[in-house]
Amino acid sequence: MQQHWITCKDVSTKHHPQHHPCASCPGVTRCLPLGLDTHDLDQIEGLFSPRLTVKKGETLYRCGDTFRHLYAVRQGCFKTVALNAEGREQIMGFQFSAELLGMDALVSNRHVCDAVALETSEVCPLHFQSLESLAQTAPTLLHSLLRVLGREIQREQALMYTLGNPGAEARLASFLVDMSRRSAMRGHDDMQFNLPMRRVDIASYLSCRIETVSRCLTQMQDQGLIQVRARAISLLDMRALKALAADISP
Amino acid sequence: MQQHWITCKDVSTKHHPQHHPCASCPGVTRCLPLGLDTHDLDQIEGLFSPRLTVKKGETLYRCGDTFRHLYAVRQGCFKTVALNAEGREQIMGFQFSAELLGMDALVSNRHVCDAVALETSEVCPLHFQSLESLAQTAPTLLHSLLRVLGREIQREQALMYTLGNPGAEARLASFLVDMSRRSAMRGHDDMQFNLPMRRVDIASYLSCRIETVSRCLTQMQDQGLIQVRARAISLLDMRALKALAADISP
DNA sequence: CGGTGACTTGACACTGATCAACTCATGTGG
DNA sequence: CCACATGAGTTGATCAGTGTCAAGTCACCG
Repeated sequence: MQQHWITCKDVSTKHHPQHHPCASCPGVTRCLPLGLDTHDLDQIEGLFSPRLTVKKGETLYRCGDTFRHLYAVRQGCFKTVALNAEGREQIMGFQFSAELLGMDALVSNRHVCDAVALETSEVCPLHFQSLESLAQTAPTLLHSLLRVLGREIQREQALMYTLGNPGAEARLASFLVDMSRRSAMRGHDDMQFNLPMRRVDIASYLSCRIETVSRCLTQMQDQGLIQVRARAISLLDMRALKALAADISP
Repeated sequence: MQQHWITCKDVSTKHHPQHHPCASCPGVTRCLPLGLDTHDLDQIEGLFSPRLTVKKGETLYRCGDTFRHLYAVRQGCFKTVALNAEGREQIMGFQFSAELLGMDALVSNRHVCDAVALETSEVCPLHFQSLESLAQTAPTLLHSLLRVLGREIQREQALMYTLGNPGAEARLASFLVDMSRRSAMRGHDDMQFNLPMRRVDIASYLSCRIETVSRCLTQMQDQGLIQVRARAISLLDMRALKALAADISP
């Protein structure tokens, strides 16, 4: 058994004594190990520190914290929030199960965002130095790691493209289509799902105000594109939403 | 001498017969090899295909092209442009000498942007598969590669934060401060430099219109923050500009 | 020179920000 | 159990910032 690098001091986190049978994890094919053979899988399981539970509203890491782990979301979801010296907050992304957190810190060795749990969540911490060492000897692991970083670059580029779209309605449509796609990725319904974040988080993410988000949702409902009941969303006309979104290819 | 993987068919590109003495390159400490020892440096030089020249206005690669190389800009500068099915163009970034191009394609193996030379430029193509293989055996090279990808992630996050700033003036100030910083990185003046891109490119990059860019520049000049003469910019009050920009830390 | 593209400036319209009032759900304590 | 406080969300009225359209200037190139 390998050493555990538990460093997270957040009072609300709880250590699970279990090991991490990635093979039995519901997200195994979508997380880092994508494309690894069973031998590699054995190795990567050794990298995981025991799982952490982060309660709703509490932080997994904070801006300025030393970077030691990447975190794979096993269950639940997070928002990442950047804030500057003047105190303006900006939501940088939402992370659901089988997605990775913490890649913002690769260069500076310090996190530049807060990661806040939107609901009580479980993460698998992945010691980055060990991952880097192991990537030296396991070609498929290196390849997976590069793909994961590449996916993050691609995600951010797609978001920049979306933010460049004038018109809040287009950006919101893009957001809903993205949420739908990721709901499907998790094996859930792609036409009907719950938004775990507050309206104000959506507004920050899309660079507009909460009132605009609210009005646009109402408007899209009046047009028969969606149905809104609090945080429960039904997509009624996916084709029209995608046309509104006008995203880049993927 | 290693094989050359010349695949770029752009009629305007020209192959240089020379090798690539990274050690003598003016950008050696800022490019990929950052932190490599001389032995690693010898190895990485073997990865570079002969340099390419791309004339002003022509493309290094196009959206949809198969991904084979990363490109280190040796001299000159580029813009990367994404466009969707409906034809909306969005400038995703500007790349100057000693910066890297092509990281958008890591996942899909296809470029999702056009890379267009803003002036006649020289790039060092870097065969990615070879780089990945070599990273298996050279720990410092792997580390550098991860840092480079991490820097791209960080760059995009900083841009997302900037785009979240309401007020075109703030975004433009942020842009100018960034241009200044990168001018200094290249060893040039940080208070006085030339913008190689058109106003319309700046506008797209900052998600506003060309008229807004023009008006904001005039306005900032009237306030004594900068001096504008066509594409030549002088920063007169860096402190005020940085305050306007209100960026995240780096 | 005349033509072209890059850029600037002005007038006006409209999206979305701001401020305020209101509903609704949730949780607390007497 | 109710009164109350709190936070999330919606809706309305108003206004500022920008987008849009149009005209004009400027610089460059054949």
